[in-house]
Amino acid sequence: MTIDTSKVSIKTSLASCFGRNFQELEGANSFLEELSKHAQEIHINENCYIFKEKDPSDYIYIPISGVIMLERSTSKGSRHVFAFLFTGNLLGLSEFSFYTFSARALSNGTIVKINKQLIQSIFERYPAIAKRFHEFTNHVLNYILDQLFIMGQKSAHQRLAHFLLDMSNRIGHGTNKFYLPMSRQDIADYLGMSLETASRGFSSLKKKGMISIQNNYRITILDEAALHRFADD
Amino acid sequence: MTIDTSKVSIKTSLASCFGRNFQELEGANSFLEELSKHAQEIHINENCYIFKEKDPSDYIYIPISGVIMLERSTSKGSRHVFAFLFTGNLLGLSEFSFYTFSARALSNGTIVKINKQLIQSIFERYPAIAKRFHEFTNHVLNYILDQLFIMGQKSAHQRLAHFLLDMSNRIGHGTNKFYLPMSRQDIADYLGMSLETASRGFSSLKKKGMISIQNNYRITILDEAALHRFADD
DNA sequence: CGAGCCCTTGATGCATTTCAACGAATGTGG
DNA sequence: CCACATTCGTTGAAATGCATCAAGGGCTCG
Repeated sequence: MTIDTSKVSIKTSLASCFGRNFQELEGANSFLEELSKHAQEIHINENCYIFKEKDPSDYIYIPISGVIMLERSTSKGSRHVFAFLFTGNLLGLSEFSFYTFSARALSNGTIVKINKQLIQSIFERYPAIAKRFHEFTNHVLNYILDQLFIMGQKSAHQRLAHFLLDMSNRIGHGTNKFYLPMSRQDIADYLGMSLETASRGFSSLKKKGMISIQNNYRITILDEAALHRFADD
Repeated sequence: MTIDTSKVSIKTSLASCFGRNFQELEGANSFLEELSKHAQEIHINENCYIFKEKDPSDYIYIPISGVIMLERSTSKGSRHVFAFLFTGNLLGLSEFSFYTFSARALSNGTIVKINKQLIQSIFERYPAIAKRFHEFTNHVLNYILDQLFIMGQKSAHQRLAHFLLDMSNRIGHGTNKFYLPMSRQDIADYLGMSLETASRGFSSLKKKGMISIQNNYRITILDEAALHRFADD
């Protein structure tokens, strides 16, 4: 039930949420201590929901390993994917009392589950940590603004190029070869296009020599500069 | 240079940023006092920029009257409009050191300009106010997520319907007749479509009997339920 | 009255969706 | 181990939504 905050994986995840020199913050140690007492480390299986839209939002989650997808369904059939989350992201920022989207695991993995009241009480006692948290929220906000910009201004294939560059940064940490943890349908629902258009996008970028596709999920960016130019037009 | 925090217009603007019972918060009075000493009330003219993309983000702005548009330009010609802001909104939340978009006045108006360091120091002394501020950020985040959803999932005319319902709430405060302060081009750039498509959208909604158009900027929603149904599909 | 601006409308072409068929990979049971 | 079903991705063809190009209408202001 409780977690081991001395684990490297957990420490690095927390550090990438709360910033590089997290350990030096006032209250960081008390925070870790309280986490080790009250937070839970839970394992999640592929395709299981961590929470669903309209569930009461009582917890905040920090992915330690595995990939998480945030989604919302429309009245009739279709689905929107808001984000893909990896280690170092954070989940459940909302201060509403209900989640406004669902969170589903794309792969088996581990997440740390923290009661919101615990977080709230930490924030009240250690403003430095609260500040970091809110800086994180701000980064999310800016990230979503960029996404909004891309959705409003770019063509389908350009959006796909942006997506691949983003994934290269976040999954491959800058390396050009990486494994996509999501299906074509997931990508399409994230970028607001049909599955077929997403697939054609992959083919088109491949034909242009910007990427190569080892198999459906394993991608290499061959010409990053050209991909950037194409994406930004 | 300084502002008069006893002015009703300023009080109501602050209240709608920081929440209903703002005055009862711990530190609210000190906050107001510091504002009256150090914040500035400035008048802005139609079409003037309050700040531009890449300007150092040293201030936070609270619109008292008038309408503000947030925009960003692409490398070549086109433009994205992120938001339209009214009284009770807040501008410059970013904790980056530079703005990532420009802010332009759509009409003559008044805004309160607050140094970020002042805000920061208030937050450090009065966590209750900081908390309110961050709740506000959270509302913005949720608002943008909804916008992202709409941009990704809805057709051009549906997006326009959403837009009109949103404006009805925010400008007309729920009344069905209101004055649009922005041009068709602004709307198009906000909703990610061409000026012509936006215009056709207006015509189409009018032909369907959902809205009526007194003149270019004065709109009446005739059948709100139908408009909702159409928007949400 | 005429100029200029913004909005509307029509015609055409392109981007994207939809429908449909096929191919590749994976797993299952005989 | 192979036939078969299933799932997921690709590709083609037709239909549709939207952008673009182009012309005209209405309003405001000099």
